[in-house]
Amino acid sequence: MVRTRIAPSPTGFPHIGTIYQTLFNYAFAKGREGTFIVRIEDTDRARFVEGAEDKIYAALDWFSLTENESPRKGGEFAPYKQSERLDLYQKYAKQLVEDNHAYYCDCTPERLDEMRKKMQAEKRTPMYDGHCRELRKTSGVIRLKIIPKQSYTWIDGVRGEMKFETSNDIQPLVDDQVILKSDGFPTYHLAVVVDDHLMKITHAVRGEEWIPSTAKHVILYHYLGWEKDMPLFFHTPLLRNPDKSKLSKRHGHTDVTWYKEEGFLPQAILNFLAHMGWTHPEEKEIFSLDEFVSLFDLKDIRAVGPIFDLTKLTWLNGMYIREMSVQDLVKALKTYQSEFCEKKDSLDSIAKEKFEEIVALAQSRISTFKEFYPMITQFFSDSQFILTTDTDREVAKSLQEEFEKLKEWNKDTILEVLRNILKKHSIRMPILYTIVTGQERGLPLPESLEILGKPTVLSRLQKALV
RNA sequence: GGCCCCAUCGUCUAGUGGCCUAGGACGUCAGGUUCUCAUCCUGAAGAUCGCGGGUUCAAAUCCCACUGGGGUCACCA
Repeated sequence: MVRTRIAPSPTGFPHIGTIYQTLFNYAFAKGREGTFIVRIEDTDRARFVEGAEDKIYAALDWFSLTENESPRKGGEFAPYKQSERLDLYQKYAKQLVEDNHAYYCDCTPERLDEMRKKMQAEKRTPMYDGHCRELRKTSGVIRLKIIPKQSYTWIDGVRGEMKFETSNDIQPLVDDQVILKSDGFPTYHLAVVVDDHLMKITHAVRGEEWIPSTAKHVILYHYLGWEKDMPLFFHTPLLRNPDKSKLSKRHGHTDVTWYKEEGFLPQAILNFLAHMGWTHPEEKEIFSLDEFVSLFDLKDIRAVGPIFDLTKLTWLNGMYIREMSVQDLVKALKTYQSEFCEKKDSLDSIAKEKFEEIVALAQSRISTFKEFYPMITQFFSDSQFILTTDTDREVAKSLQEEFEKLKEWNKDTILEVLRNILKKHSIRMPILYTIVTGQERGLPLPESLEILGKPTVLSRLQKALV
């Protein structure tokens, strides 16, 4: 029975990297009738952010990556919030002390800083063994007791067998990690091992930045006697900035809500993310979440850190927009508009009625929802014709004359007028666009003018020519 | 700096010893369709598979060293 999990900490906005992890965890579990769990790792009181947990759920819901067990959903292994499981961590920490695998240490933070600085100055890896171990107190933090020169192995599903030693001839390689803090909360290392074990996690999928600390986790599994059902670890590549460093707010967009504000579709983002480190067996570029779930296997993940390429995401998003029905697109744009657009009611009343037609015209011309409104400014009620040169005025006059003569107002008759005028004034299309929309290009002009209607067009011309 | 991970077009990638004079996608450029733009269609440029050694009849594919990039070294996760 496959059981996977994500373990976000409620310390801010939901990170796109978390969604990347979620996608793999979710897809692997779902594809095998397994269980996908969300566990909230709120063991750091200092970094806790009110409301961050709800934002995580909101993000999961937006992406349709719904969990089976979590604080909000409950489940057999509740509670799923680490701050509500302190007694468990304390119990195991004390057991480790009793078994002589861990020890109390009451070095003050100031003293530790001092030691750390000294060791860094000497270019040594900080290690607390020997400084604290003799103290043998019954208070303070609890540290893991690392035995030098021990070797351990574990299996990384992405990279194969991983070996490490606790020390080499020169220096320790794994330090006496704190597992229980002085406030009684566990550190990540203890909490993740205890919870993954108790929650029967079978596949631990997480970012590559965890590889170094996996050593500590493996040691904990051994000390606790749980090595037999240690989960299989899968360390996924890290999403990168264009400069190849770990994706960060400074160089890229990490906040999930940014993508929502920019008008990206969750399905497109997921599809894009699936390409990072994984390839469709038929090298298909576009596939649904369901299809991904049915095909995905953790063992197919590549270990190479991909650069998060917004350009390709944008293209993919455009493809998704084009595949939507006009009705769905209308709905999506309205939702987007009500959430993110200021000028909600500035559409011309006729344009409001014919909104679906406008959307149909724009569908192949936008890649994100955000591009929609700037593209249809000619339909705003305060929109007007813009005449900047003498030629513009002459063209506008011709338009007025010709349009007035039109008995039938439709895109064909309008186009004929436009063609004649282009010829008469020896101008090119972009000039007309600029007059009507202020931009050199945009939605098809005859269709746009048809939608606006003869009275509106004529009155705008009249106004502009005054 | 120590330890660890990684290395194919600008980017995402296919490739698991012969089908590779390295395939696809985005992007770029050119052409077609067309009322502008976009969509759509066609085509082109673009990687001596980081570098150097091996192993082999045969290597992008296996091994070693080097170089480069990344991660990590908290009472944060």
